[in-house]
This record gives sequence, structure tokens and C-alpha cells, in this order.
Amino acid sequence: MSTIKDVAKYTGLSISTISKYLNGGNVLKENRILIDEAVEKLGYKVNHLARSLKTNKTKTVGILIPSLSSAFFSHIIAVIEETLIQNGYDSVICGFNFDPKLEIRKLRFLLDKNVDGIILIPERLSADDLNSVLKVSGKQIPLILLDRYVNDFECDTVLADNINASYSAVESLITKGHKRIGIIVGPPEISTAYERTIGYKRVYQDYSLPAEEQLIKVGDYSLESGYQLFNELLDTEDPPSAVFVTNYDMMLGAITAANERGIKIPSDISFIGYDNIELSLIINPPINIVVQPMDLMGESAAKILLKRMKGDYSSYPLMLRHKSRLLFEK
Amino acid sequence: MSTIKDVAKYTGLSISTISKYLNGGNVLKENRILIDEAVEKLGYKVNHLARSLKTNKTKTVGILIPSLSSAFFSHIIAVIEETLIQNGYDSVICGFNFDPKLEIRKLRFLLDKNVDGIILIPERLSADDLNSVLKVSGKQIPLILLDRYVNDFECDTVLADNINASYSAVESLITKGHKRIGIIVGPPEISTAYERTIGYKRVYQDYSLPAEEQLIKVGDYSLESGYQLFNELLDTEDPPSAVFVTNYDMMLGAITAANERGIKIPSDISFIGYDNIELSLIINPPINIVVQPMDLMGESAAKILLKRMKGDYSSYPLMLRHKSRLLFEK
DNA sequence: GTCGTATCGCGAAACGTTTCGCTTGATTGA
DNA sequence: TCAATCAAGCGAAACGTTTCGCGATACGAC
Repeated sequence: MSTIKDVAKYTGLSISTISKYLNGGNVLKENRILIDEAVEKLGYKVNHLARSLKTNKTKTVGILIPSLSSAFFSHIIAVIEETLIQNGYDSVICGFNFDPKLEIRKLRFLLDKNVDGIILIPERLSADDLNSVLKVSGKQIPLILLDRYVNDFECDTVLADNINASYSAVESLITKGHKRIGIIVGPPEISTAYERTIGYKRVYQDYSLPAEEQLIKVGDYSLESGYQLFNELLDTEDPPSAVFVTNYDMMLGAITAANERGIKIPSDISFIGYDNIELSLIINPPINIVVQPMDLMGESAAKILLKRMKGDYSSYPLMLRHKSRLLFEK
Repeated sequence: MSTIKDVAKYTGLSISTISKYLNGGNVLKENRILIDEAVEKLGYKVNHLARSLKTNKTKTVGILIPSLSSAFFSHIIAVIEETLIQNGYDSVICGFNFDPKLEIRKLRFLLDKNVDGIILIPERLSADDLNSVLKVSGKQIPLILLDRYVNDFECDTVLADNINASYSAVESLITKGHKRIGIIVGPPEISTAYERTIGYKRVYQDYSLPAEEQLIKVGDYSLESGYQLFNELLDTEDPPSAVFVTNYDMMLGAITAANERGIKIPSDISFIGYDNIELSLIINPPINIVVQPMDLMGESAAKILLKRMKGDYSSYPLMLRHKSRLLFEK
């Protein structure tokens, strides 16, 4: 492995000149050619470790998410990565598998790795956790919260407008004449789940309809819980005439349950799902779904982070809410 | 951010003594206490960049996979990470989103990041690609191929026994009296898809039955292709009486198509899927599936890598094949 | 009392960069 | 022609570690 020193030796120039040129500085044309030749011939590659040690920058951002196996998360990540790459940043991804211990450990890991910034989709982390991890690390690097906020934690945050997305979905069902709508949501500690529940309740309030608590089923955003809770909803003596399932995995479970019971969507029961366009396109008749602005969310999280990493802290903390839209419903 | 130098100053000891102690060396008990106190009070954290620069080790392995959104891949990754963590290694994960350009770029990135080893699930990478990337990086770090091999590339490799898994699945259908079995496979450039096709054909050969090429549908391992190809199979004038879908995403698509056509599994058509136990448990009656030994695969890939990173190159190159099993079939 | 040995600690060099301030020689303008 | 300006290159220090070999001290054995 050859170093900048070898290039210097080869060209007869000094180390600092090589470094300068390699970082975009000006050198004589003849030297430029000479250096290029040396780099090529010696197969010189800059040692990022050494560079980062000196500059205190790694040009790398850490992305921390609850699980790698969620289509929603991984789509967002793809968008983030693309935006970052275009700006010369690479990213390292960590999933913590819904494990609160790992959530903290991985955050530490990223900090230890000297990433220049972090995008986090939090799950169980509290403001205290965050503060203590960030404090003990001693670094002051920008952090963006994505998709979910953390109570009492001040920080740039990029969210979907969950309340109104949920509101519109439920309202569309009400408008069609449904009075009793089942909803399957995630755990209320997660802000998205909390907000989607709010949206649901708000419709009932606004339309002066009685909301029945037993129509609100709290799952854990997993396929299994969607399956089970859908069955629970239908197993009551007076089942709802419509069901709203508020994330992709649970929707998959719910559809599976429906198929298994021989219940047709939407002829036997009205249904609104969440998140996955492809699936809903594939199914015929198509399933109504709430589509989150994944691209926008990923892109703006990345852009804000880039801005912060540049040192631009204007209008901090930023809180962005992107609109979701309802597909196949007017 | 305090450094080892601060700790030295605080304790009155020398830098080298601190370093020695921090790395498990022996120092006087009183000094031990003193150092611990200093570390605590100063909030000292070792700078991994500096350490790695000096030691040429990062205690980090790179994991490179085609996509983050596949349940199969992300499960394997979880296992790998667990094994590595137990051995003091962390990992950085890169997905290349099925994009051949990114596949190479990310491999370079990992090398640039000075990971100590790599686990790769290749997609389009050729032996030439691999050689050139590895060569230009100039480093000689261990690389493990997982799930799929690369033609003409000698390397430790951990695979599932795709041929016999496919063989058993198809054979079980034949045994039940099916003569015409449709199979939906992936692109033949990917070794798993190639092998699963082999297994299918071999059964027909061994049972002296005529194999019909039009029953072999080549997709791209995506949900959409599963959906489409299942429909294609059933849209022929003489549809097969059984269908074998050889990965998870395509299975999802195929099931969706079946539901949509009102075709019941398994009463209307026999069906064997792949990979996801949870789903098959949820569906009632359960779907027959081929279950790959994900845990074993992940674990042994990690273990081999650990061994190689220790410098133990005994019986190189290793080629492991783990058996899959057929669920819900005798 | 001396030698050998074991233990603990230290200084200095090294890892591969970047960066600051300086030198040098050339160019410019009046 | 002379000072002023400027571009290009250089040397050295610094980033925060690890590691090697050496010195000092202490101790037991002879």
C-alpha cells in the first residue's frame, strides 16, 4: 500500500505539494501530470483513517433505524443515501432490530466511528437517553430525527403528517356511510402510532359520532399483530364494516387474515392500508392505501443534515411535516 | 474531547503506561485506580481513528447485500451481527439496491473504510470485477461469499443446498401425483436461481418424466415478477396442477395473484413457497415452504470470517453447504 | 554482596495525513 | 529599476494512538 510519501518520492515534490494538489490546490501543469502519473503507477489511495484523524471529518453519516427488514424504512434509506452520495457523503446503516439495548449501543457505535452526522428513526429512545449518549460522546454533531419524534427532545425533525393522513382516510370511510370503523395501530409510545390514533378519534369527534374504544386495536407494527388484531376485530359480535390498518406489515397480516376467512376486500369489508404502492397495484381490485411521502421525507432529512454539517444552523430546530396522500379514493 | 494525553497529565503517568493499561497491560494497583478515576472524570474515550491508523485494524466488518428490504437478507444479517458483536466486532451494512454500479462502488467504499473483513452476497459481480476491486485496493483482507457463489472466483463460500432443496420440494409434488409442475425461479446468473432450476429438472430426469420448458418461468426475485409469472402459468391453456415459487418476494406476489383469481391454495392448486416461516404459519391452511437455514448460514459465514481475520487460513477455500428443509410436508 | 530476573514505567518513533507560515523566484506597475 | 505582489512549493508540527526497547527498582537465591 503506497502512501503520499511514496508519491512525493516518485515525483521529487514535497508531501505538502502532493497533498495540496490532491485536495484541489494549484500546482504547475507539469507537476500535475507528474503526480497523476505517480498516483496511477503506484496505485496510491488516500488513507481515510489518517485524513479523518487530521481533519476531524469522516464524510460519513450514520443512519440508525429500528429494523432493516421494513420496506418503508429501506425505501427511505435508499433515498437518503442517494442524496448524500451526490454530495460526497457516504453512509453506514445500523439496524437495531427493535431492541432498545441495541438502539443505544448502535448509537454509541456510530458516534465512536466519528460519523459527521446522524439520521435516526427512534423507537424506544427517550430524550434522557439521547442526551446522555450525546453528552458522553463529547461530540457535537448534527442529528436529525426522522419519521418519529422524541418527546421533550429538541432537534431537527422530519415527519409525515400522520394526524391528517389518518383523518382523511377515516373521513373517506365515514363519507361512504361507514359508522363503525376498526383501526389497527402501533404502540402509542411511537409518535406515528399515537398521531394516527389522534386522527381517527378526531374524525369521530368532528362528525359527532361515538367512538368505540374496542374498535381501536393496538398492535406492534408487525405482520403477526396485524393478522391477529384483524381477526379480533372480526370476531366480535358486531364487527366493523371497515378497517383501517396503519402500517405495511400489519396490513399484510390483515389481508392474509381476510383471505383466510374468505372475506373479500372491498366487497365484504372496506379496507384502507398503508405504505406500499406496489402491493396495492398488484392486488385487484386495488386496495386503498395511505401513501407516505417517503421520497420527500428521506430527501429533506438528508438535505437538512447536509446543511447542518456545513455549519448552517439557521432556523434551528426545524420541524418538517410532509403530507401523505390517499390512493384510489377521491 | 479529552485524549490519552490528558489522562497522562492528570495521573502524572506517561502516555505509554496509560495506553498499556487501557489495552489490558499490568500496572500497579494504585495506578490502576488512579487511571480509572482520571478516565471517569475526564470522560476519556479512545479515538478509534487514531488507534486504527496505528494498528491497521478497525474491528469492523463490512456486509454487502443486494437490498436492505429483503426479509431473507435482513434476517441473515441480524444473525451475522450477533455473532460478530460477541467477538468484539462491529459491522457496517451496505445495500446496493440491485444496482450493479452501486455493487462495485459500495465494495470500494468498504475497502476504503478499512474494514477488517467482508461478507458479500453478490448479485452481478463477476470474478474479474472482484479481482480488480480487491487488487486496486491493495489490501489483503478476508472476504466471504454468502448465499451465492461467483463463477471462477476462489473464496470461502457459505451456501444453502439449493439443488437438493429444490429437488425435495419438487419430488414431494411428484410423489403426490403431480405430473406438470410450474416453477418460478430467479435469473440464472444468480447461483441460487440456477441451482434451484437444476434441482427441478433433475427430478423430472430421475422420474423419467418429460420436463416442459414453458413451465419454467424466469423472474427477477421481485414480488411483481412473482405476481406476473404466476398469472402467466395459469393463463396457459393447460395450466400446471402445482406451482413452486423459489423465493419469498415472488411467493408473496404469487399468493396475491392466486387470491385475486379466487384460486384456493392448496385445494385448487398445490403450492410450495420459500423462506418465510412466519407467513406460512399465519396462513391457514399453512403453505408448504422450503425453509433455508438462515441462522446457520449467517453464523457460519461470520465464524469463518472471524477465523480468517485471526489469520487462520486452514483449509482455504472453504465451501459450506447447509441443508434447507421442507416444512409441512412429510 | 552480587547476580539474575521479574515487574513496572518511560521516551520516542511511527502510522498517513493536513495545514500554517515561510521562502523563492517570477511578474507587475509606475 | 525597484518595490510590491503573487503563485508555487516546502518544512515542520500536529492529529491521538501503539509499541519497542531500555532503565530503574525490588527481590530472592546463591
